[in-house]
Parts: sequence; C-alpha cells; structure tokens
Amino acid sequence: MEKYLTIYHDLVDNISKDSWTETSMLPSENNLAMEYHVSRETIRKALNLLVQDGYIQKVRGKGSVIIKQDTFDFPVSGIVSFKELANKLNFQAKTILHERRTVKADALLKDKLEVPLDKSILKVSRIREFAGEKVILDKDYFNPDIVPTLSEAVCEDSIYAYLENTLDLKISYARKEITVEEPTKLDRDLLDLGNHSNVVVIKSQVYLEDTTLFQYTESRHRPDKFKFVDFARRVRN
Amino acid sequence: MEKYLTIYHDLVDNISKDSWTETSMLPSENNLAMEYHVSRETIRKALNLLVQDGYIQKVRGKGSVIIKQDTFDFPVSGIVSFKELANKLNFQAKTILHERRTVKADALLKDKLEVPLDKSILKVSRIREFAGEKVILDKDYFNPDIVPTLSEAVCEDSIYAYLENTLDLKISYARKEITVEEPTKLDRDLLDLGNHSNVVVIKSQVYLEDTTLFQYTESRHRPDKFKFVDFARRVRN
DNA sequence: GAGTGGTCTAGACCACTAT
DNA sequence: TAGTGGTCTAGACCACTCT
Repeated sequence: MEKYLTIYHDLVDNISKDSWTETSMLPSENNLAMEYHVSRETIRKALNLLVQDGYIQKVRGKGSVIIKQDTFDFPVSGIVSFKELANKLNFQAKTILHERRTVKADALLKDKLEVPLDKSILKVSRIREFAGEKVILDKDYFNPDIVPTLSEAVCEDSIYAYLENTLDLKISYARKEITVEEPTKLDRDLLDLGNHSNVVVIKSQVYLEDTTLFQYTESRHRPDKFKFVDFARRVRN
Repeated sequence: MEKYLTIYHDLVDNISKDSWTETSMLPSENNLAMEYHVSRETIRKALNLLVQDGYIQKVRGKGSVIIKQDTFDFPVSGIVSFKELANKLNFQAKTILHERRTVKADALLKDKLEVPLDKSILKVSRIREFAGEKVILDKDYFNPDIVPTLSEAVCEDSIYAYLENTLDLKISYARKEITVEEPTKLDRDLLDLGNHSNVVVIKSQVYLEDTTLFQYTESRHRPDKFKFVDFARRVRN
C-alpha cells in the first residue's frame, strides 16, 4: 500500500480513538514526517485526504484542527440513499427483482447513456425493502458493449459485486442529480408510498476509470427514507 | 496569484474554448511543465483541481481525458438551491425580510450552533421570491460572539457580502443535510406552496477558516424549485 | 521501448500565528 | 523569533498503456 494511504488510515484510527483530544490538534507536519519517517509532502497528501473527508481543518500558522465528529452523522459525503445507509448501519434489507429485460433506447436513454437510438439496452428494475416496507425503486440501464448481460441470480444478489469482481470493471465516479417529483402510477403500484405525495429521484450516470459511461440509474425513494449529507470541501494542494 | 491556480484557470479557459478538441486529451504533464516553465508537481496540483471540478479524468499510462461538459448542467458540485442557481443564471430574484429579532437558544440551537442554552441568538428569516412566486424560506441563526448584529438594510441586501467584506470573515466550509419534510403551517403561510405537500429542507452549519462554527441555516424549498447536482470526486494526490 | 500518470524525496522560501 | 502550514523545485523510480 502507498505510504500516504497507510498514514491516512493510521491517522483516522487515532482520531477516532481520541488521541490528541486535549488539544484537538494533530502534530505538526514536520513532526509527523519525522514520526513516520517520510517526507513532509507525503504527510501533506495524507492530511489532504483527512481534509476532504472532514476529519481535520488546516489553519495557516497554527496547525491541523481535528473536527469533532458527530457520531450520529456519517463522516463521508455523498451517501445518497437509504440503501447505502442501510448497508452502513447493517439494517435488514431485501431486494426484489421486478423486471429484467432488453429495451430499445429511447431519446432519454440515448442522451443519458450516450448510445444510438433504438440500441438494445439491458434494463434491470428492482425494489428495495426495509423492515418490510418497499421504499426504493431502482431502474438500472447498462451499456451493452460493457455489460452485455446479467443473470437473474446476479440481479437478485449484488450487481456491483459482479461488475467489480467478475467483469473486473473499475468504477470511478458518478454524476448525480437529485430532484423531488410526483409519484408515477408505477411508483404507487410498486412502492408502499402510503400518503406520501412525492418521491425523491436520484438520476446517476456512472463512469469507469477510463472515463467510459457504462450505466444510467434512476433511483426513486419514498421521501421519509431519504437523506443526503454533504460534507465535501475543496482541497487545494 | 499562485502558479498552480493561474495554470488551473488557464486550462479551464482552454477547455471551455475547445482547444484539444480533436483528441479530447490534455497535453502530458511533462509537456505542460515545459510549456508553463514550472515543475511537474505544480502542473499536477492544477490538474487535481480540474479533476475535482469534473473537467478532466486522469487515466494511468494514457493521459488526462477531457470530460464533455453538459451545457445545461452546472459543472461544479454542491449547488444546492434555486437561489444559487438563480444567481448563476441571472434570474429575477427578490428577497423579503420576514423577521429579524433576538431569540433564546433552545435545545436544537444549542446543538446546531454549539452555544449555551438560553443564549441570545440573532435570527433572520427571509423569503425568496422568483418570478413573483415565494418559493424559499431561509431561517438564519448567527453566533453572537462573531456576528453580534445585522442591520435591516444588510438583511434585505446581502448578508454574506457584509460578513465577508465588512466583518472580514473568512467562510470556509459547511455541513449540509438534505431531507424532505411535510410543510409546517408557517411554510404554508409564507410560501406559495399551492398543492405541493412536501418541502425540501436543507440544514447547514457554516464554519470559518479557523474552524469556528458561526451560522446555522434552515432553508425550506418548494420541491419543484429544488435541484441538487453532485459531481465531486475524491482526488488522490 | 517510449511515453504516460502515480508516488516519493530533500530541500527551499514564503506568509502567517504565537510568544 | 520560532513554529506552523502553503508553495515550488528537480530529480527519481514505479506501474501502466500504446505501438
């Protein structure tokens, strides 16, 4: 493992264990460099990651201030769905495969997945159930040049584990757009919406490390089961 | 200005002007270092900012791929409100000062603003109107040790301009939490909610560069006037 | 094999904060 | 004045991609 990542993880551990709690400050970059027997620039790489994740804030002339962690919050930004939250908190979750078939690309898919009109696209539609309630509807569309097919077993288990481990795809980043919309008839039919008169819609385009766009997803959430925490900040380095 | 920032801005300009459009690639880091007469590490700092802002994606062994900009989207992540969007797009916007008074810190404010119970807190409540419709309700609470008072004129104009220019506060980062809630009676009274039965609530804690927490804001949006775009990605550097 | 980005170094100078 | 983080350098070695 790279040195700066090792140091980063070590510092996260120490922050979580409340070392340095009296001062709420990290040791200086020069001291850390000596302790870890690396150059100061390597320490700075590790510290930049801590800044990005909201563990510390640097103050010129003073040092690196440890930011008090709110234990009920999640530290890393961009956790978008109750699904991810459920995974993090080990909630009881169940996935129901609703639909798995090939569709022809319409204008929206042509745009969002950057494929020709009428191209055959694999569509997977799944319902997420938590504590017996159907609260999320996920519709995934995959670029067939990269993901030609997905077995029913894979769809019911974890598509991402299959993509990363079996197809060996390197997923890199996503564009996400969050809006609030009126439920469609399909939302009403498939989800336990009760009296809720809106759904939170997260539309994502997912890219690989080589910048290929390979997936478009529409994730529709019951509004009470949605929460988004933003904690990222720009790092100048 | 720092070299890497100058280079960053220059590269953004060139990307926007569609230089390098044939290959969709930046020149290599070594070439850029020679062109700008700086070291390669300085080029890498500039490129890291481009990655963070979604302008490029780096591919090991190949180079820096320019990411096609969706002109209808906004490039930088974290634009949270119709208000900010309106500013960006020069929409017609109007601010109505609804309330400006001192309140005693309750349990929520004690928590969110990290002040003692019953401390006197300046509260400013404003309504945002776009194209004649009242669509956002902003409630701001300020730590009185940092912002003791705000004139009515400042509240009706721009509080942030006053904080940054007159008080010379350096605003650094914010924790934001986005949820969807039922409208309160106050929401119904003050906003043009029509048939909408939800509001999008953005709760923010805003920090200064010296890590002082100085503001807590609750921003309540009519759901059709809300859109959040997430485009940030982690930069290892 | 040549070129690319990723990591790492040892040193330098600066602006800022503390005392 | 001493210590801090911010910037910048010139060089090195590596893993990877392309041809």
